[in-house]
Amino acid sequence: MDEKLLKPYDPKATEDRIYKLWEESGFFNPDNLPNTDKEPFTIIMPPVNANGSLHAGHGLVMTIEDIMVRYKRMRGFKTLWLPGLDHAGFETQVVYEKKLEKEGRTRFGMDSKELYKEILDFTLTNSKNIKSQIKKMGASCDWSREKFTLDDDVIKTVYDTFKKMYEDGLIYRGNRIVSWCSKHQTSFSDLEIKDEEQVESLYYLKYGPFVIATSRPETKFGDKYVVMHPEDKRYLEYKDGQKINLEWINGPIEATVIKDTAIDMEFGTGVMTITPWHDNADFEIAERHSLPKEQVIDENGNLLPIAGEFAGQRIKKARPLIIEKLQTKGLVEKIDENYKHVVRTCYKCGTVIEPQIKTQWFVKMKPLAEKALEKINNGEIKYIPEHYKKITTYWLENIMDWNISRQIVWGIPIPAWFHEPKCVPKPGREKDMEKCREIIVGDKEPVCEFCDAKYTRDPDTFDTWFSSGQWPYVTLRYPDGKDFKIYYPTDILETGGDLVFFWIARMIMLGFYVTGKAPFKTVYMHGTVLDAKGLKMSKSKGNVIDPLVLTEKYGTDAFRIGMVVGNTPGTSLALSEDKIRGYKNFANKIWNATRFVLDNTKDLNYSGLTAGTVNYDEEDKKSEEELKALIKEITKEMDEYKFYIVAEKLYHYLWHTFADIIIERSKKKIAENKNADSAKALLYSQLTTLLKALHPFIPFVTEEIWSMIPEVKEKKLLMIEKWPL
RNA sequence: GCGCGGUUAGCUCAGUUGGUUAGAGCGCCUCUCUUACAAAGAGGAGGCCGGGGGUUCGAGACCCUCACCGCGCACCA
Repeated sequence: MDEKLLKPYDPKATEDRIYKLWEESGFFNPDNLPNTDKEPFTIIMPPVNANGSLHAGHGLVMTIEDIMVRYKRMRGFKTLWLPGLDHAGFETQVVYEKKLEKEGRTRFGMDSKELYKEILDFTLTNSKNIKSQIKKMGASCDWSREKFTLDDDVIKTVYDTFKKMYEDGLIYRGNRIVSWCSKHQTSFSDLEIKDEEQVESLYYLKYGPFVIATSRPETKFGDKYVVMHPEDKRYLEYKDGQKINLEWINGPIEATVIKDTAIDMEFGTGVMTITPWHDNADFEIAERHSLPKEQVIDENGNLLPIAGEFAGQRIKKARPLIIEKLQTKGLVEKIDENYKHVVRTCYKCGTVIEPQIKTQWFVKMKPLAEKALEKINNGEIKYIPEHYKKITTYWLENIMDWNISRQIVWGIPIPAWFHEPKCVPKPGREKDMEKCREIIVGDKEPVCEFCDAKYTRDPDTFDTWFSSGQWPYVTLRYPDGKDFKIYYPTDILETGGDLVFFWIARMIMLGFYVTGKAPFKTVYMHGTVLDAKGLKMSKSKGNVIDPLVLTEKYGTDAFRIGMVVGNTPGTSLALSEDKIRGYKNFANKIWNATRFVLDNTKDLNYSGLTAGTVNYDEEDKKSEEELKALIKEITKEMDEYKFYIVAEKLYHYLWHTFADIIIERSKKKIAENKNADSAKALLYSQLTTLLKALHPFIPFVTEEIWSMIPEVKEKKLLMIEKWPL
């Protein structure tokens, strides 16, 4: 018997060695698996942000996906789990900006190429770290197919998609209102905005004969349109288009009455003025009535010259001063200081979002969403848990166009060129001038055939989700790659519920658009990992649990099974150290049980066992049947992704049936030499069966034990043993 | 405001299409170092299944309603 068995199980001395064994076997790569003519099973790993360390959520991802993959591999599928790392555009840039801040530097004013290179170095250094951490979790993914979101072939496919969408009219360059963060100096899509409830003041201001209510007096300098509902009886005497002269913040102005049904008659006084440059709703009204739009606040959040004496001031500081001035002019009717409303903020820094009109790239989402809706509704893509389907379809039904330009350097540059200034044709070419294209999509610098002007490249980068949204077919090398033909559509997309719109819905839309097929058949959502008290982990609260600390302390197997037991899909999980500790004992329990079994089965007749000619006594026979029934049951549950229940059942069977009953019973039989052969055969048979069934959950300790079991047949790695059905 | 979850043992959670005395892990209590394992064994306590109403022979599960917790969405200035 292996001497290691005489001491308690030592994960530290085992895990790295076992992982290396797996890696060197080549079986992470499906091309090397036996019976490769089998049906494929594919999971694309959500690319891990290369800007930090593995957190508890990653620990859950790696555990669940590895369980899925190991199970399918043992069931004989041609199993591919394709790992990836994410440059994570804005996220990483924010992390790097904080680093710069600490060093007393700032990205503004830095040469963009220089900054890009710095962040790239930072990311590549981190990548190595992250990869070793993924390995630490036991992830049996195919490193030979690893992808990084900035790989050349990734960028090429993303460019092809962008071009195709542009040519299909699904991408347009629009001068529209976008959500702007004045700290990060970039625009966002709607998803990067976090709504926050705040209590502020609602100011009732006298605007000629009207009283308007506003929470943002600092935007009101240029307001020359006063809007009310056409059916509001209080204001019937005012006609659409009517001019009114009135005294405003910085002097007399001429205002125009506009009637629009967007006005809520219940709110405030039922009258408002509009600031189309800095408010979504106002923008819409201005568009409907073809009204001019004027910028009041610059990109840094300072007031522009239109604000007169307040020009150059930050809006926050200017607000009370403006109110003071209005008060002295007698233009303040009243102030409601307890006005509770929702403020849109930057999800990263909490800065209040300042809508701005900017020329950006937008994706026309309606057609894409309609296709996705059809496919999701007809069941082509299944959601686990199912209620995420409702959440998704609701979002898709109300989808807005997607701003995909970001004013940051860390990302994939947008392949577009602008003819600026406008074309001045060479002599003799004037009549062709209208053929000159102001915007050219492509990676190569274009030349204008009518004039000598050079095109300038769009300085912006893509929203990182525009490229991640193409991940399944990009990683499998659409359109001509061998892998694409074999492994696409993939089987399962496993990720956290927070990515349901950001990533999943977009992958579905882009997947159907580009490949005509679903990118995956099933979406499996795990819940958020919370701390032991059920609170969200955050650095500021100081309750962040590092999965690597737990694996170090209790072993990866204990961590993995602790993450899975009782953790139903979609439900958040309170991660407690006690639970993990409990499963450390479990790993050791198997270890010790193995010692007993091997100690007592030295003289076992293996050939009888493999041939199935063992004569079990009545109770042992019953036990064999019981385990068979259990395996059948859990196999069904594995296929239904009920890992939380399978893990618990196996735990329970091993501890309270195999150890407590079968082992105890066998002691007597062996000691008294009564039905000893039956008992020995049963011990051996049950242990090996349980090792196989437990392997997807606790791969390290089971593989280690497997290597110690003498067997007549030539032995392979447990990871490619046949599932014991 | 609309939508989606949740509320079961001290804690974290299971409980499949409604069907006997409601389960697990951890924690707690008592005893035991019995030759696989004290990281253990044997035994035990602990639950009007959030409140109220209804459907049913029968409800933790189904329907209505209320309360509380969590999350998401929204252009009410």
